[in-house]
Amino acid sequence: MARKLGSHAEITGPRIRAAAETLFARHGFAAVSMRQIAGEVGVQAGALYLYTADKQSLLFDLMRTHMDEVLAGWAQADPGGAPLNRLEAFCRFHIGFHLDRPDAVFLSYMELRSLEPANFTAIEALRRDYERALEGILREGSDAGEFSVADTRLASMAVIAMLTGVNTWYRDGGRLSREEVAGLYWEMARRMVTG
Amino acid sequence: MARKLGSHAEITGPRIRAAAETLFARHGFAAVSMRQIAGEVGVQAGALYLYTADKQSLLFDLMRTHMDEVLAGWAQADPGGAPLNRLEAFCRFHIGFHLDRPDAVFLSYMELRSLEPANFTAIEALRRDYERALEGILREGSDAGEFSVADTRLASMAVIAMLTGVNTWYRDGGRLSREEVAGLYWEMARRMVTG
DNA sequence: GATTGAAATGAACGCTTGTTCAGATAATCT
DNA sequence: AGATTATCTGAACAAGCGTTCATTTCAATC
Repeated sequence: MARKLGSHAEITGPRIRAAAETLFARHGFAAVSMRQIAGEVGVQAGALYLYTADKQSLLFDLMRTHMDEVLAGWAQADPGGAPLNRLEAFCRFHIGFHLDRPDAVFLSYMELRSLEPANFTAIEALRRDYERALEGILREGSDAGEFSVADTRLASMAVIAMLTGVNTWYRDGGRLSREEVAGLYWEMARRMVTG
Repeated sequence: MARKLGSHAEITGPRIRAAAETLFARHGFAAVSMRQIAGEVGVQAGALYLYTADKQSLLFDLMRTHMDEVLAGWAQADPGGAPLNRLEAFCRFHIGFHLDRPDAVFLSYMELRSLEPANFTAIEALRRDYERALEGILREGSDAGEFSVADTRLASMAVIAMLTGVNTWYRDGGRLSREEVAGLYWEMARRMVTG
């Protein structure tokens, strides 16, 4: 049930989440204080508690929102059809989506350990759903005889790790464009799953 | 220049580093207090400062030691010879070495942001050396016409990310043994770099 | 212009932080 | 045994932590 909102609330809430996401990603959850986040928004620390129950909930909200967006994003980008086409779409989607959200990605991979057990379980389940989306493609292609993968679970983990790794080194304005990078990674993924 | 050491020192120093490595990896650098580390060792917080200048130096020591060991480990494991043999050795070495040191690996990948600028630069340089070791193999194989890689730098980043990803899901006693996992990953890496 | 109620303040709470250091302890050396 | 020196304790320091709450601010409504 939504709290009643005045004129500022619709602005301040998102600004808090944006500041928290940036600071948590840059310095780590434990290293960032509520006062720092408030300072970034231009508000006193006490005001944050009009928008979040506590610091832990702020982190969990960011991570759950991110995972929901990843899943919704792929659901929309999935072209269906031939496994090889779907795999190409997955590679291009994953790289593009993740390069658009470096802070959220970093946060969601790095701060799992900062989540309370119940929250950890929830995020882990969403991540697993995403991994299974890729594994489904590999299995489909494998069953159809179009792919040659010895172990679909292992191959899906390998492909996701490879694709996510782009975030650690890619910088806009560098040697290669996003499209070039996505194309080269798709080619490597294609080789991995075809004889 | 080494400090003179009494009979306890040779024991307590390593115990502090071991406790710090475990705790930093599990909870994050900022989330772990000097008192927690001391408690794990069975000593008061003040005693830690006989072995480390400060908390930051403790982290840096752990990360530099790990990176030194990675580089020394590969220097020893590198068989030389044919690029394809060297690549197989690299894949098997990387997975085995990293699975033996999950805490040090996690720490060295996750806590770069907790390093002061000068320390960050030093660790980053060591990591870059390791990446270049792999890139050298890919370039050698590419020049010899045995590999087909469009971009050796990008391919080396992709292979390393893929291999390192094993640490996020592998558990001893699971469905696959370390050797099986290493073999399957090597096969995927082989496909990535050969037509 | 008065009333309302959400939004934000700013001080306070008890607690923890990294680090220092005078003093106690214990092992080694002469 | 006495002197020396490495090792460790335990208290203290100033600063910062997450969170709460009575009070103030201020824009929208009547």
